[in-house]
Amino acid sequence: MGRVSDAKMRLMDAVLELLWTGSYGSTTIDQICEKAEVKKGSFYYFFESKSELAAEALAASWQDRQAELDRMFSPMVPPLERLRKYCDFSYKIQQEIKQKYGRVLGCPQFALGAEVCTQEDRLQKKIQEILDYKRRYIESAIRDAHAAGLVHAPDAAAKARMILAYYEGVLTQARIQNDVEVLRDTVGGMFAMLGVKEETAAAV
Amino acid sequence: MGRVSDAKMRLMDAVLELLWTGSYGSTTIDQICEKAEVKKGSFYYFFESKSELAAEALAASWQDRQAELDRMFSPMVPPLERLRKYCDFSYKIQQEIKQKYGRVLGCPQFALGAEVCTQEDRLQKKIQEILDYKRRYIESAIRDAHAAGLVHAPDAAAKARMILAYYEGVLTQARIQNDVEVLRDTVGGMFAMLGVKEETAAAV
DNA sequence: CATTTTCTTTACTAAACAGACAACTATAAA
DNA sequence: TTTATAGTTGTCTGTTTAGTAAAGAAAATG
Repeated sequence: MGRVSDAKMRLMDAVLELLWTGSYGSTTIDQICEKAEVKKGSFYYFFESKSELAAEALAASWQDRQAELDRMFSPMVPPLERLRKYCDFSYKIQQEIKQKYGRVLGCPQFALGAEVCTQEDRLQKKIQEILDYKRRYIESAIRDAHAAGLVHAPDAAAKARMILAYYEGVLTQARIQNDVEVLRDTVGGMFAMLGVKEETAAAV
Repeated sequence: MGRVSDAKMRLMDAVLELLWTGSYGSTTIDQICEKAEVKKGSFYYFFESKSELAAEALAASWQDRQAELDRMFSPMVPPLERLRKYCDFSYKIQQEIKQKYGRVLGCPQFALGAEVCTQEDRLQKKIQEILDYKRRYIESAIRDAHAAGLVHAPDAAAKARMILAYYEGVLTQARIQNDVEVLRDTVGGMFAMLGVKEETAAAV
């Protein structure tokens, strides 16, 4: 009962866009409100701080993303093909982003995580959680690839951490250089790290 | 002639520490001045903005770092050992940093680059320049390793970009997770990417 | 239709902030 | 010892910022 509103959602959309196209420290509550067309009084009705809004918005956007990852990393998909799909997907997303904003923006969690990790503990926890979810998708693909004899990776967890670091590193490099082409052969680096033979790689 | 001063240097030291332990957006000119024990009037005597100070400070600190890299990447050092020395060096630095600040701080250029790339053009250019210098060290090591038959890497430039992305990714992950152990086997990932055989890797 | 609840709006405070300026001080060189 | 130069200081400006509070408007429910 009572009045209904989508202001909360508009605030979450606004903050995500501002964080991604700019940075956490440079986006103000006033800016967020202006972009969301919400008065500051309403902002404080829904959230108690910028960091709380950011954490909630990140969590919500991860929910959406997760559904897509579930499809890409389905056990029905051959394990190495999962990684390829993931890289193709990132490449496509970044191309669209560049079309839309005139800039490659990379991975919002990773960029934000590196920025706020020494300052915003609550937000930081949420980001670590999301990055850990990502790692698990990769880890299960590696484990399946190992079981199928496609790669030799007895320690799938360590390999997954390595590959995630590489993946995020490449995306961040693309952001810094504002160049999607950096992402062209991301999967090549992953396969090299896993010691996938060239013939196998080509077949995937 | 005239009065002498080390205020400029103090300001550069202060901003580097604040950027590294915090972020660009969250450090204010007042904070920098306070840490450097310099009045704001003097700040504006030496620099016209925070971004100019940051760019100069980054360039100066890179100069120091470069001498160490020249030693590590000397053509007198076997090419794969250069990479190993580089990883060992990073690990040691981050351990010291964690001792000193209670936190792993990763790579200042990369973190800063990801934060400001959509906003501070001048600063961004300087960061890209420094990251490109780093890439060249790695590239020449790879080229020499290829020439020596240690690895198969006809496109050394592309491989170097990959390895730099991985290296920076791992450092950033260490920052986000505040854990040096993430860096323990950085060189293992590099060698895997280069397809170095285990026997060779152990020998380096 | 009334009333309770949910949301919105406006106006406000106090602090932090960037940036400018004129007066002041130290010192290297003439 | 003078003087030009390089650097310092305190004070002031206006603006942007986070955050509050109280009154008002819409709508779901009885």
